[in-house]
Amino acid sequence: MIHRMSSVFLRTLRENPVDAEVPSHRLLVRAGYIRRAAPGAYTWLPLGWRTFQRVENIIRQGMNSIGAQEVHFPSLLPREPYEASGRWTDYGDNLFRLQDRRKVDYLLGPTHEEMFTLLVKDLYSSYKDLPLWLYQIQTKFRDEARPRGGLLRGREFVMKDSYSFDIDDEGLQRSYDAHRDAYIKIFECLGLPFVIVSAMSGAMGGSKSEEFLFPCENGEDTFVRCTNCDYSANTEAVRIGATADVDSSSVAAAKVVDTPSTPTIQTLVDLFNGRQDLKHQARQWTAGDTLKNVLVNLRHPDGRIEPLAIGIPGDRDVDMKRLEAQLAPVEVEPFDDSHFASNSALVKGYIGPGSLGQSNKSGIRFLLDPRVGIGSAWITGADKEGHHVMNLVHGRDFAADGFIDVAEVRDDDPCPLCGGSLIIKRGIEIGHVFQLGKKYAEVLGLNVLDKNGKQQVVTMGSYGIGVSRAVAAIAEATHDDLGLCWPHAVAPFDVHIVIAGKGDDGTAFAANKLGSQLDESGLQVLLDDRTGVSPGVKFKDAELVGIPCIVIAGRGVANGVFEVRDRILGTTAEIEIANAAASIVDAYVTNR
RNA sequence: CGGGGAAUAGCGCAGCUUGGUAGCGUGCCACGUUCGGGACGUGGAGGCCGGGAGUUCAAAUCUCCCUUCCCCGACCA
Repeated sequence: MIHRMSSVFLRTLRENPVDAEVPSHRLLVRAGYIRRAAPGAYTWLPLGWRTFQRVENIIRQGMNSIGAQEVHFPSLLPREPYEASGRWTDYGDNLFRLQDRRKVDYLLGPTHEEMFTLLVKDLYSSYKDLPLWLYQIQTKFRDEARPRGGLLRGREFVMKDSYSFDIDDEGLQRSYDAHRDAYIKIFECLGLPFVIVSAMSGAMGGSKSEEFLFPCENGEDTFVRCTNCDYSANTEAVRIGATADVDSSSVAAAKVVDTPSTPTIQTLVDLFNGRQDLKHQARQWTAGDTLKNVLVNLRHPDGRIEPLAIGIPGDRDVDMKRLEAQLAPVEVEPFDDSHFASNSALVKGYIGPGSLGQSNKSGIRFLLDPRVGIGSAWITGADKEGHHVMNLVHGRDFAADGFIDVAEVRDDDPCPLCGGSLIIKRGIEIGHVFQLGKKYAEVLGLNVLDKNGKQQVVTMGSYGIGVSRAVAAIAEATHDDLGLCWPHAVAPFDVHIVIAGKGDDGTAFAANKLGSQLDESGLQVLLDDRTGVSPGVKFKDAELVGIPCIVIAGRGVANGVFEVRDRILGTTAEIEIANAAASIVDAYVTNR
């Protein structure tokens, strides 16, 4: 069926909606694809829904092609499974909770690991049934603190989530690899550029995890890439590794120095460089010679608050994202003046390893950045107002309770694999593959009998693609100054025919005839048959809407030709009306 | 959660300082002229001025509370 602009439920906006910041959001609203319904929740209009469905079907076919089976859970879920896994509390405020008329607790599913685990437990009990791959394409709910970028981060969104069930680690690895390969094909088919980066397992528990990121300045994730080898990782997951021990036998004895009015690292470094007796033998002191001790409070899921001290070189800051990612589901809170007041061992501004550590007087757990290796010497706080200590050697003069790798990652930092330099980029997470392991199977009791008749805990993987987010990401990846610019595979229509003449001059007849021919050939046709609308408006709308092939039935019709524009390449060609349908269909076959 | 800005017609905005009949552009409807790059004229329809409380004879306008949106930070499978 030919869709006619005169009756398609569509209104394009001439101006940008004021609340839309990122291009995909702006253009999807302006071109009449989506409409905001509630904070972080969007209505799909006909053009948007067609695009969504094409994206959804590419993902569905990608999953079906590896033998995954589609199921469908409700969004409204009972509390108990999430209570059992701990996520009723671990998910915190991000979980939409509700009660029925009898005050029984429910939630709107943010993700479905528990439900899939229980479903498999319900039906299967033998290793012979494994491996099993199930997936669904489902609406998810997360009460995000700050929805952003339209479809990019909503509170209601659609995700394809798959789960694999295996009897052992080798099986899990095969399932993981199969999904990873399927994702590569899916994103290639969607026309979405991506990088695969190592990721944190986060609150999900489990071990190996990789993210598919679409590189994009508007992205919320930061990742690193090595300029030398193929290492890439989410900054949260970067591990710099242990620093080799250093010989400290030539370092002079630790010495306390009177350092008045040095509240910042920079003032401290300046003081050391300015004082003849403190000068470095070979060079100037830098912030990297100081050891900064940062205090935070950790809030455990049970509500318990634990202070934590982190020692890092003074030229770095603690990256809160990296810290949270490593400690999840523990949350990090600021350590403020009232907390200083309640621990008399801490001298604000002059905290040193002398007071920190579980065996020291503050009793606060003290973890070091791996750069603070055994044998390294530092300028750091002397736990005394107005005093610092120099030549304080790790292992000789102080000890810590362990290491934690949460310092900010910077451009040109060394690659953990090859030592080359890292560059930092931003991206949008469009997919995630994840070896969950036995966490959910254990707590929910998903066991099967192995070939020896013994109960074995099933090992699981989970794999997600944000479907609605992928639509936005494709828009983000492909748009230009004029509007959206869909790849052929996901465009809401294949061909957009514009009647650019008066209509009674033969243009309408020719356009309709072409539309019918293309429609009969199986192409999806949008025909701009609006009367009383000037050609300029139709051209602008066609560019905004972004269908890849635009055919103009205008002044050329009198000479027996249409004008064909390639929205993606920006090229224009004339084709004879007599064989227009055939050549457009041909072009589509080669494009697909 | 902190700091800043904002909410008036589908969309983009003015009006608020100094309280008194709700305005502009665009979009929409009708008629006419136009018809290859967001044409023009004439006439129309469309708003509980985000919600609630207060001050006042009178509130879009002043005060307080709430909600929502945007920016920065915090947070975020």
